[in-house]
Amino acid sequence: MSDSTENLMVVPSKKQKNNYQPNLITESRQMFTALEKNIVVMIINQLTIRYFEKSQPLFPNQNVEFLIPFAELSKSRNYSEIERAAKSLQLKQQGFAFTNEKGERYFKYMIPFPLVENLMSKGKMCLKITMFSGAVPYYTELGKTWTSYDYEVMRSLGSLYSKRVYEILMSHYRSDTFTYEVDHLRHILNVPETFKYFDFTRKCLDVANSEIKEKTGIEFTYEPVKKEGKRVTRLKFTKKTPLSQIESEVDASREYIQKMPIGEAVALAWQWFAGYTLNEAQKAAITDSSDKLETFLRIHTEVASGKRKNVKNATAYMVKSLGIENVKVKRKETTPKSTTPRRTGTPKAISSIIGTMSLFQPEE
DNA sequence: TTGAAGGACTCCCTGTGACT
DNA sequence: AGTCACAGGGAGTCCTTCAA
Repeated sequence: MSDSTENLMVVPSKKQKNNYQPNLITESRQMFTALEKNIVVMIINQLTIRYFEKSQPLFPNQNVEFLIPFAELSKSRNYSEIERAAKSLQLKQQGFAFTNEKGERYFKYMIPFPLVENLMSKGKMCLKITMFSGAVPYYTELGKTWTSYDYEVMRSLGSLYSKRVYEILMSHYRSDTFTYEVDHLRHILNVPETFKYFDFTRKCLDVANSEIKEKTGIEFTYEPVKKEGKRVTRLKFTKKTPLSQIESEVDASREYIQKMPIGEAVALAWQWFAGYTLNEAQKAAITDSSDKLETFLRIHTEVASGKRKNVKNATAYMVKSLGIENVKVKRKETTPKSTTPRRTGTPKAISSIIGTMSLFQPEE
């Protein structure tokens, strides 16, 4: 296999500042070590670059190969460590399981990286990782909700819990507060069963908070909001993001929105319409114009992130910004517009393929 | 009685640097 | 490029105390 092969990516041929991944991945249970996680982060970075360059779909029904120089993985050049991580990564299973509205349970289990080997390329020892074709869509089809995080920040975080909490924080960057069931959070962070609640907070959350604050300026607090007896079952997180971080996120978001396939953009707009009291004609005016659509998504993101302050009436502000104050529903319209997104030729969002999947369920 | 909170300890992973 | 020894720190465990 030569380096010019379409589905072989050499790391780091290029680097993308921000990684994008479906929230399904963020909310999944990940059982990686820190080194394995860094490998996966590099892979997602390469997929993000390809996503922007080629748009969807990426590599339909093809395995994808990644070539990563050992020097990119560890400064120590401790090759036995890399071999151990590679061997371990090859064994990692990912599973999806969900129950639909009818109560029918569906599952899919896979090994996303079935082949890991080393080889010499251009005088450098490299790790070659093959990504299973069936796993590719789960990493590349961003769907309606995605997580964007800084690639270098993620790589610089030492603690595995810091990496995972950083991902989760960034998946909620549009809101200052969010809640998690403690059991769910422990599950997706892969916290050992032996951890007491206090161990969980100090070894996972507190460690992550201090490291993330040091590396990014983002800090968070958490407080119990629900208890069963004395047992804390739900935590409310409050996030404090510095303005520079907001700017960075808004820039990243704008970049993504501009390159988003039209079908996904329309679907995302319809999802966000729920937060406004727009009439049907105004909604149609937005989704029928690529300029208005891009502007709507951009302004929504900037307001939600806090970049645009003092917005008292979100609907009025948006309507004025888009210049659609006088767009009204025609009285004699006999066939009301559907409240669902228009059909497009673009691939389905991942969430539409797999339903209301909530999280990775590892095989017990 | 149970679970949160706190401290202390061990184990081992990871990075560093010397060396071949 | 690759091996090895070492140090530091993170991860995990266990025990005690306190309070609901």
